[in-house]
Amino acid sequence: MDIKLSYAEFNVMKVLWQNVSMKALDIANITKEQIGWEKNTTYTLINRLIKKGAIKRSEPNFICESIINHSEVQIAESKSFLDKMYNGSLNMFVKAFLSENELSEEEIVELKNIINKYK
Amino acid sequence: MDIKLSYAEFNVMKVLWQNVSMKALDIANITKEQIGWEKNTTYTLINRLIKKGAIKRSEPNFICESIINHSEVQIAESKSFLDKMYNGSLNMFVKAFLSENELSEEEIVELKNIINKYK
DNA sequence: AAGGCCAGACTACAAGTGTAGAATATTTAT
DNA sequence: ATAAATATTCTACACTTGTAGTCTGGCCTT
Repeated sequence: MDIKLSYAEFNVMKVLWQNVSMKALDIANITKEQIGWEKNTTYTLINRLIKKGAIKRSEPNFICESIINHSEVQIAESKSFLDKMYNGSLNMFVKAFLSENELSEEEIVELKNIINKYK
Repeated sequence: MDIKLSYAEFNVMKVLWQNVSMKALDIANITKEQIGWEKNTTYTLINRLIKKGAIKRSEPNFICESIINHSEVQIAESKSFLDKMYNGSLNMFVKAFLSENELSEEEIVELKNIINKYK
């Protein structure tokens, strides 16, 4: 995952990741409703994403399809986030996060379960 | 923590966070060695950080002191990272991360200990 | 067929970023 | 005190990002 997505571009991808493919116009309508963007803003972003190789366009009707994988992006971003902020250490991050944010009891239980799968 | 740090600015802050205060020139020498920046690059960044209110300058000798707290920045960045990538859910993040990255046995133990402090 | 409406293309533009050269001020060595 | 060296300031510049406005070519309506 060598592609860098800006914040605004990311928002477009998020919409697209909910579906297999979408018409540009439909994406624009959703972002307009959810974020308040003018349609042209979305079109601009979509075109930048096409140029970056994150979206593949097909005709007719300006069909957009993501050609980068959501979970791959998540993993890559996670890795660089941890590197940048916590020297790559998941544990440091979890520790710091928990000391500042209160999880619900269910969440704690769930978290324990997640981790207990590993040993 | 309303200040936004760019990636390059962040690198400067990282150096500064290792010390209580440093001369601009010393920061420049470290970034030159560690990142390969020309000294002027560092000076530019330092000045932008001063303008942003992240660094306080005092005289003589261009002494820099961070006026934003490292862990506050970490917390804020963590929050927005989780929001952006995992809908704000620590658990989703940890789950995804562990499924892709292998922690050592000690790290797993440590992680369990961290979490067992909460219930 | 002529006019209106709208999807999409083209253009714009200020702010922020990465990166540093050129110019100047200041300190140090002779 | 001068010159050499070096610390700081000033200026630059292309690229990215957020955010749209304006223009145009077709389809839709009458």
